[in-house]
Amino acid sequence: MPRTTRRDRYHHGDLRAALIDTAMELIAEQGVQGFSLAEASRRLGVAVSAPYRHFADRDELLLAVGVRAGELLATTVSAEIGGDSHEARLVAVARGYVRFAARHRPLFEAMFGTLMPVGEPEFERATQPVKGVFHTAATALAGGDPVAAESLGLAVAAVAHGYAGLLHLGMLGEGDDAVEHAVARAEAATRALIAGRSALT
Amino acid sequence: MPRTTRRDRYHHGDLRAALIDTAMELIAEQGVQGFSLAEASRRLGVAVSAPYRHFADRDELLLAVGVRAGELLATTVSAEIGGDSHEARLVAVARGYVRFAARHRPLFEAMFGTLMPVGEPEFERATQPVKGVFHTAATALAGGDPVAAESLGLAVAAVAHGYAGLLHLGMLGEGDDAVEHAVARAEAATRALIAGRSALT
DNA sequence: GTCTATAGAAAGATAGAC
DNA sequence: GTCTATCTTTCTATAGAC
Repeated sequence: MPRTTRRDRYHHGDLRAALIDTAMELIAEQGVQGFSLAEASRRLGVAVSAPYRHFADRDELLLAVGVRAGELLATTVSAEIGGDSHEARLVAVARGYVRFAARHRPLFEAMFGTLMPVGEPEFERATQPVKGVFHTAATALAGGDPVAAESLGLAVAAVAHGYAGLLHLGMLGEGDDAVEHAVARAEAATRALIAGRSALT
Repeated sequence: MPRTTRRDRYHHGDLRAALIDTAMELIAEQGVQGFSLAEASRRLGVAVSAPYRHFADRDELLLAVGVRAGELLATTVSAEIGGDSHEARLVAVARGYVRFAARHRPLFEAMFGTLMPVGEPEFERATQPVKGVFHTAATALAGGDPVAAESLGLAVAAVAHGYAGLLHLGMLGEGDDAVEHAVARAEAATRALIAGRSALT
């Protein structure tokens, strides 16, 4: 049956999308270091030259992965937002961010590590959704003051990003306990920032 | 004159130390990616096999760099601590940390990036001095309460580390303005944490 | 759009001489 | 402790056929 969709190895279809998926798999399994165009091609059963029809070079594929990772991070965090107060929802964003960093550590590190083309404006496409989540939650809390909202959103993002980093550095211990600890610490620090937010502006 | 110390290319002496220095130079110039045992050997004018007499492998040299970087970070931040109140000194630690991250970006990224052997206990030797600086300043502020001191020190470290990360991601702009912005934001957030620190415990 | 084939480069690590 | 020499592996990227 020629028309059946065979996903044994993949063959003809949307190679571009398949490469992004495979790159994310490889990164999840072995970290960014363990990813290469050659390995991704091998896993998909295509020639190592095939990706060059869709991406100018390795970095361009990596950037595409970053964009997808940013969307995934933003939607994942958004989906976990809950609570009946503005404060509760901003806290939930911080919690969700740290949790995502823990659950998708290699992808998180790929996105915020040294390998993304930070200078290039294309990279903004990747980070914009994430910034939006913090900004939206902070704006709701800060009422009508856009300056206060900006400061608060950034501070909470820094705290969440910072605890994610400390967690990955093993400074909060290892294993599931460390994750819960990091999440709880990020929550507490977010509450402290909110309580002391008059010092932010 | 055979006994003159020639530093043209280096020859015989403390190769171990020279390798660490050269590795830090290479990292400063080209980032961690641009560092290799081969390149370091080349620059010192020794054979590529020479380093293996002093380090089991590449990672072991990188770890030694991490230890040195940790000491440098801790002493640099310590030297910048000033102010006549406990609060001012804790704030100065946060400022100094972000400033160091900006000034020694490649080294900072090498130390806290994906390449250090985080799992291994040896890595603690590298991070311990840095943790100590935050902990000492927080303890002075928290008075006799060790739990509060621990929480506060960690939160300020997370904020500083977080702003350093956001700065490197270009989320605070580019250039010297961005650095000053990051430092100022880290200071403000630290003050907010201190003001709202009752929420931390 | 994908394949074969290949050029070209670089690195990690080891064996054995001195 | 350092050197020469070499093995082995892996990757990026391109040229040209189908």
